[in-house]
Amino acid sequence: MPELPEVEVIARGLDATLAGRTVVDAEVPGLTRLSEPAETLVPKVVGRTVVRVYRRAKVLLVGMDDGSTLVFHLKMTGRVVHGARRAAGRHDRILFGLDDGSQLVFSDMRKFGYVRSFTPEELAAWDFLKRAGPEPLETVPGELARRIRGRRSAVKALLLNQSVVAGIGNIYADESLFRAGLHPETRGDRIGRAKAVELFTHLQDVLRLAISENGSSISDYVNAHGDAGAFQNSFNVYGKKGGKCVRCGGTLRAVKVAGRTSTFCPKCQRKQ
DNA sequence: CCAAGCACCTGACGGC
DNA sequence: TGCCGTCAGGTGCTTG
Repeated sequence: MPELPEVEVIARGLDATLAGRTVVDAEVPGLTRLSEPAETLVPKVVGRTVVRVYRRAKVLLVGMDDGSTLVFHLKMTGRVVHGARRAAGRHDRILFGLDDGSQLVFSDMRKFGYVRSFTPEELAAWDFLKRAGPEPLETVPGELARRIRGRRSAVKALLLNQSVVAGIGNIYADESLFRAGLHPETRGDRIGRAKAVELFTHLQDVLRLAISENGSSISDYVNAHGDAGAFQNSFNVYGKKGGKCVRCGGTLRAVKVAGRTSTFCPKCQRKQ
């Protein structure tokens, strides 16, 4: 579920509360298929102290005092929430007890997400991160624009392609295409340099705004403390098929691009 | 190399 | 009520 802003908000919240905390035990009702097996994961994590929590692409990373890193990918419905100790819920996959009596819980209704522990060497060799493109908030729009230049794929597919730019998913792709006035099926090689720079400038604006609003909550997302985000109230197009365009008053349409629903305004976002 | 389609899972919702 | 189809913040594998 979570895209860059949601994972960023979770990481910031956890960094503030988890730094210096030591993992004292783990309860494993049942991990997801893509997770590291509990037999190897739990011994690597119990006894370790958290140094910092951060994000790269859509991945949540917890750096430990022995140099290892606990990695979470939340996919569509994953959550990582810190709070008071409680009994395992229906979708909880692993619950870490901490030295101050609190608890860190990974839950995931659809079981697409995962948790793994890596040594520094394993993390450096991890294909997923090696393939990931640049961070959109740490790269100038001109450089991001260069990465779609001459590409024949639809711009929506390019935005969702994690090796082009990291961390963008369906919400923030649709919202930035609307702001830039670009049809989702416009090919990368049909977008002029100035328009491409404009697109990535809008993308940065949308991402920063979403982070400041605590992310977007459609159904599952909550931050590190279990609170919902508010940016869903600022959506212009995502999930609004059949609704009115805020700019021209026309009716929003949806098409499938790269297998994903893409909602747009046919008047304001013409195919180039 | 690229694009499309499906697979992985569970739950919510709309139509009949 | 219930059954069925469709859809969902993502990624990865197979196929053409």
